[in-house]
Amino acid sequence: MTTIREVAKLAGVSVATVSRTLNNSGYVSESTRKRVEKAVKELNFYPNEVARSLFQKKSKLIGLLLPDITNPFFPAIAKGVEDGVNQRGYSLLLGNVEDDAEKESDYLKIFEQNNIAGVISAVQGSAAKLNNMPLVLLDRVNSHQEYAVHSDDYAGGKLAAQAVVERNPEKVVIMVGPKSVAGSAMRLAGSEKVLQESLVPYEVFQTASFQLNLAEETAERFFEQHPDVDSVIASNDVYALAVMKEAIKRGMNIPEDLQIIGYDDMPFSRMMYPGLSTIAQPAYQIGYQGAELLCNILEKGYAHENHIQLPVTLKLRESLRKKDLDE
Amino acid sequence: MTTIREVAKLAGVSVATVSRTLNNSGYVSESTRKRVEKAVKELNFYPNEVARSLFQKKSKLIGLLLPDITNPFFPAIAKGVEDGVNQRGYSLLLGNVEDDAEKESDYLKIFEQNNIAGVISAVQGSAAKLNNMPLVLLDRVNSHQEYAVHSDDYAGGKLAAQAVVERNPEKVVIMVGPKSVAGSAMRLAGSEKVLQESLVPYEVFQTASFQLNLAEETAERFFEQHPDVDSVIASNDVYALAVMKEAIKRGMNIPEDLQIIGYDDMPFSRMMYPGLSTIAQPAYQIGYQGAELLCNILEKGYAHENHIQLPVTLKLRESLRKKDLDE
DNA sequence: TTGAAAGCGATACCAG
DNA sequence: CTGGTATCGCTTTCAA
Repeated sequence: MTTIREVAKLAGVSVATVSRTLNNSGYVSESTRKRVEKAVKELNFYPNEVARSLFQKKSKLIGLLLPDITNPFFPAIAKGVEDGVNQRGYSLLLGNVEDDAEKESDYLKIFEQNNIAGVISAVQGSAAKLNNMPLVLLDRVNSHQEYAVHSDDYAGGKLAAQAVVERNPEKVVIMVGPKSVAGSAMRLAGSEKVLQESLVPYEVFQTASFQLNLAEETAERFFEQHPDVDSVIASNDVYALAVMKEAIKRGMNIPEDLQIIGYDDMPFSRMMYPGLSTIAQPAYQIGYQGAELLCNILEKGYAHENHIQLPVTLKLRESLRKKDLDE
Repeated sequence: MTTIREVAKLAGVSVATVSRTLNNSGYVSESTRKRVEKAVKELNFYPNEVARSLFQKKSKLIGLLLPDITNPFFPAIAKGVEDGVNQRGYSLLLGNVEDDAEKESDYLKIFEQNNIAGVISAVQGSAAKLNNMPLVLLDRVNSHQEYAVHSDDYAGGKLAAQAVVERNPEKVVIMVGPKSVAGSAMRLAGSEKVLQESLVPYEVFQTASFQLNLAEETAERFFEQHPDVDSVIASNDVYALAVMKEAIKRGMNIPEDLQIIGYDDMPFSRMMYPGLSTIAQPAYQIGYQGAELLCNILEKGYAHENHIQLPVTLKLRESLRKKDLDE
């Protein structure tokens, strides 16, 4: 590893001067700047970020907390975050915490130990625990005190229910995500409002988690408890898929016997058959804008808008029946 | 942030002693060790990894290079890697490089600047560029000089072709992944061997990339070039899915008109309908064992086996027809 | 068994 | 404009 010292020696200047040219800070005469740059190139020098970070008490690393990297919604977010932070010269420390509070605080500690510049988190409740590291929440929002990028869950819940209501539902069941997830409650509220106003009866099925590996057994339980369901509003696309698969296994036709709408629009939802109707969240955008928000906070110390809300959209595919009018 | 100095002061010892107790290095009397530990607890102290890393010229971070985080196969690997390195006290710096050589070397540079302990890479050719950072390759292997964990691509290719051959293929097309990916060639070789020995005619369709976002247009091109195909051996599950979807769009029945087998067995392949037959690679295991291999190298400086090969298995689902015998 | 002190590689203050 | 130097927090000789 070549250090600033060797550059200084080669250029015939002090390390202070090299540092100044590197960072465009303070005065450097044109001629010495040239000499330094030449030496830098010649030695193929680039500064050690660890040393920088030690002095500055702040690294160019950002911690990314994800609840479940195997749910394709989160890699989509992660990609947005990555592109966003890269653009501003940061890199990501990955923390996949799996709804495990202990793992989460372990990571938060590791982040601190590494002089992380800030945290972007898509997991619930990663709020108080961090000792004043700047934080941006994605998708899952707690209070209005914090910086967050999220989509309009209430509108999403309404949209989903609306789509079902327009399609001759007999027996509707809403699958609700874990209570601990703020967005779930908002979606449920939105859906319930529409169903109640339309006088469509419905039931609620609570899922314990959003974890991918629980989706299949949850789908089984779902049909045991609601054997006569004909329309489901699922908590996310993964669970919608599991329900669809289980329904087909039970000999039901989709969408004739069972229609279903998901949430998220993960990349695969449009690639399956029947195509999964869903409420699309702009996952990449959520990630990207979250990254920008955090970087602005890091650079300017604040941001004007602390809540960025992104729109959701209805994606109609084959898993919903035709509208009444169309029949 | 509380430092080792404050701990030393509170315990009434020198920082050297604190450091020694923290690391179990050198002599520390039982009584002072107690005092130090008490102080550590009282101040809730944990060492700054950046300072450590600066001195040791080696951090507790491992760089993870992935070709496409939106392909569910890689998050599955990533999860294995994460669990593996966490177990040994390391964390991950994420680099999603998207088949982009420049992005890859950017990340390699960032890794160096951060005194990374080692690199785990699932992208092709991340070999020479790194200045003697320990490297473990996943899934995609170059030469036999390097440390790598991968599955048996040749056997996988054979298995896939075998499954098709036994099921009355009329016109077989093999989709081959990018030439730059070593595994692709092995799989192709395996498949060709079986097809040739069975005297089943076939054609080869070359895909330019494994990227998720190109899957759909590739599927369209595929059918334009091979309108009469009835059996496809796809390069991976994502592309198999895209082909399935496109086939259904074109009014073909699966598996009657078109049967298909994928590769990878990503978590979703079993969740769709029809279920995708595929060659399963143990993604999580590949990641986990790769992590262990790297950690062993880091701690002991070497490892006995530099190539770990994991078995692949055939997963039969609805996307393949019944065997001839069964009909 | 313990402590003083010299770094690790970079930054930034203060003189000159 | 430039250079000397203290400093960031921790580890590790080397003496005591």
